[in-house]
Amino acid sequence: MDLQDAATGERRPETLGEEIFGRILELIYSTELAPGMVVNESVLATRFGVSRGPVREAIRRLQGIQLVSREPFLRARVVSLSAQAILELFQMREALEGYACRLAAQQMSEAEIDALIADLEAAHSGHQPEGARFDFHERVVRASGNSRIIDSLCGDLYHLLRIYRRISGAVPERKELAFTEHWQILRAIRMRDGALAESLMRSHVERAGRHVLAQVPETSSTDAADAEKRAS
Amino acid sequence: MDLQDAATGERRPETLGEEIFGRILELIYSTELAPGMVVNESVLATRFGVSRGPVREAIRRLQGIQLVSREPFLRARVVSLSAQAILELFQMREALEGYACRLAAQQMSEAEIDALIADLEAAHSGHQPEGARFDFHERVVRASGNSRIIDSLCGDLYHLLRIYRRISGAVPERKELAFTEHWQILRAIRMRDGALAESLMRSHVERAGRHVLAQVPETSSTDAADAEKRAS
DNA sequence: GGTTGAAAATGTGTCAACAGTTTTGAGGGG
DNA sequence: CCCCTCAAAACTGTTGACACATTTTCAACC
Repeated sequence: MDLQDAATGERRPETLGEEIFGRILELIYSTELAPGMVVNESVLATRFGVSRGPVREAIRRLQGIQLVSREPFLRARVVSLSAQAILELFQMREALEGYACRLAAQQMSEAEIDALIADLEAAHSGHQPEGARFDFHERVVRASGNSRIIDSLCGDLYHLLRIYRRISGAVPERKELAFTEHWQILRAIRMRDGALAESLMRSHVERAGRHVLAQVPETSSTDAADAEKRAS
Repeated sequence: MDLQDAATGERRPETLGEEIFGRILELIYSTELAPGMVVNESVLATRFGVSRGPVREAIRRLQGIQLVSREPFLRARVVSLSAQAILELFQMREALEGYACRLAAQQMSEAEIDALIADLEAAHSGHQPEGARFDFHERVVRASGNSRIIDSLCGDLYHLLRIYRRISGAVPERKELAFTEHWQILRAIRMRDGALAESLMRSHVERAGRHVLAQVPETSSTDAADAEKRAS
């Protein structure tokens, strides 16, 4: 039943609230808690064998990063993004990730750029170790050096994107196109052309957004009902 | 006092946690809880006449929007931004507010633009009603129509900026320069030149950031000691 | 038979007490 | 005089119980 212990992998006991936060996150990723479903404090508390306090804190944190929506006395629900919300999410990513790309073009060292190029080509050739998957976007964002932008993109927004990334997921021809675009961005970074790198990254993110939007037509209203039905 | 309370003026206390959140926010704004000071759950609980539960929730929310820093069993502290952190904060604002400005140039109606121009000039002439202060940046951001960017800029980041805005605050010649820049941005929006509007907004925010940075040389390390001393 | 109303059931908000951890400070040794 | 040790104090993390709000159920009534 408690098969998530391996996921944390940490020997050091943090607080229960933190652990429960991660556990609920796993439930959301695994769609056991699908968008639109209610998040019941008592049920989760008994399931995890803890009191309602830590569960409550975890839900508040999930609310903080906009993964669950909640109103004062109403039940909390996993967010179900409308098409408009997804569009806005990708717009924000465009703004932030584009700017991060510009910063990366200014601040990365030659060695870092070479290493990133090598990793990109290795991943494309299929030589990537399956354990640590290569994530081009995360690498670029972290290279920006702006920890606030890094936290925002790799933290809050990343969780939201991950829910809907599974939908687009493995589409072969899209993958090939993404590689080409990644390579163009890297070339701009190597040329230290921040404006071009930012522009290319924006176009790349916008294309990805349109791709996700095309595969998620109208799930916002139906999700709640479907989820509710499956729960019974 | 600014975002929600002033909107309706009379807001029934929804939950205690929400109210305590606002109360603590006021304490931080009034520098009674200055950057670097510890935020004690029990003390605040007895002060507000409630249990530790709501206070705890409020502090978690403050942690969520990065206004207090906290580690598992250590005491929570009001964040004390280093020069580097302030720089990163303004960079993120550059990215987001610039993009919002571009969106505004695409989406605002002619009437909205005219209204904003009128309000800007009225505020500059001193005809602004003191109750509802004119905030150019907030108006432009809200005109972008992207609720996620709006929430981020007018919510989380706004609270952080507000702590350090009081420092720069009322500098006459800066105010005149800001008006000129605001007016140039609006002209670009009216010409529907999104790229120019974004570029101008970025420069404007970057200038503001340098201005704040110049007035906050090295307070990050001293704040904690000063605050600690005043508390005794 | 459908609708309205109250009461039970479900679930969230709040509280006071207990457990575990970090910090403080006094006492003893080097 | 400084440093180390160790226990008490202070604080955070967690729990179970109680109070209040919302939703649902179900029976009386039109």
